[in-house]
Amino acid sequence: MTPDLRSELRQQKPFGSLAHEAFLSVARTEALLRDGIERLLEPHELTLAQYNVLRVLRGAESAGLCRNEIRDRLITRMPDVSRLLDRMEAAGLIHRVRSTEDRRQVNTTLTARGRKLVDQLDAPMAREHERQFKQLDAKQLKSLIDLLTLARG
Amino acid sequence: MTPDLRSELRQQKPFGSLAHEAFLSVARTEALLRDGIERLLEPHELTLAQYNVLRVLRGAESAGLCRNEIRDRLITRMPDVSRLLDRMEAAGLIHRVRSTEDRRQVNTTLTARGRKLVDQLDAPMAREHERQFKQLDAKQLKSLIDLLTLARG
DNA sequence: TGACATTCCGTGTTATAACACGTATTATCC
DNA sequence: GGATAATACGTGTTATAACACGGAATGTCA
Repeated sequence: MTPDLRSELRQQKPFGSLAHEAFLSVARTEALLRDGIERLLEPHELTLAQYNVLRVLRGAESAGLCRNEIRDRLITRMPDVSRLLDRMEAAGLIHRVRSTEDRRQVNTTLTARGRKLVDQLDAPMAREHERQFKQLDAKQLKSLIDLLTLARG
Repeated sequence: MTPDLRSELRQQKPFGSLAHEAFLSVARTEALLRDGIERLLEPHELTLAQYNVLRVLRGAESAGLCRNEIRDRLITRMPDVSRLLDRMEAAGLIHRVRSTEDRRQVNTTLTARGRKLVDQLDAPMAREHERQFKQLDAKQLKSLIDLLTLARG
């Protein structure tokens, strides 16, 4: 029997409702998973937000994306993408150039260094994810994904 | 058919593995749920971390808890609990007093105002949680909780 | 075409998170 | 009992998040 959330959080009273317990379970699980990923990124001096930007830009291939397109593809809300990109540009991971078609936009692409870094992280990331979910078989993983998708409605 | 994570994040390529998709699903769901809760807390000038401290302290009854006990009961890692408590003390939500048994410890309890605030939030929080998970029935909620518990190992 | 609204982006500022370190108190061990 | 280690907490500092605002470019509509 795996220890449940109440003992994890040293909580004495039962949860008010299943929905409440589900919320806390999602939040607690996310925190643990994120900690593992962040430890993996730390030696590369990457934050999770920066890593997500790298993956988003890799998905855009050489065409690149403007700031708001990047923002909309990020997993968590991020109201200050400009300065996030500032730091990544200073680190030589991305390259920004003002768009010629719409001069309001700024197109962002990966540098060779950025591309190499995100590629290099694929294998350890995959290993970490497998490790994190090793307790669940394929059927259970699919079920978990389906239930979360359903919750997001 | 609910839209899946790839379309949510406007991602074109399939996920590398089920474990990877599960991680992103948990992260994305947590972000959405958290946004809803934070919107609810905002009018009360409470951050989610502060609200969690209020609930932890309510769970401790009148005995109170020292800083590290609070930290260990929080859902997400929080390395700067001292100043989090500073702000809550300044807002009149908590009360701190140095322990007499172990003078290294500082015992923290809810003020009447803090207790009233957290009690007052129970009903809207419950409604929000029910709303967030309204797509799932009791069996599915239990299944989700079980799978997340299993993942946390 | 000109006024107005909208979109895209950056920035000033404040608040908070994160990390490392220091001090006071207690526990441990000889 | 005294030196040493361990624990609990706070703080100095830097980095990042969050919010609101403003300027530049584009779209809209009379």
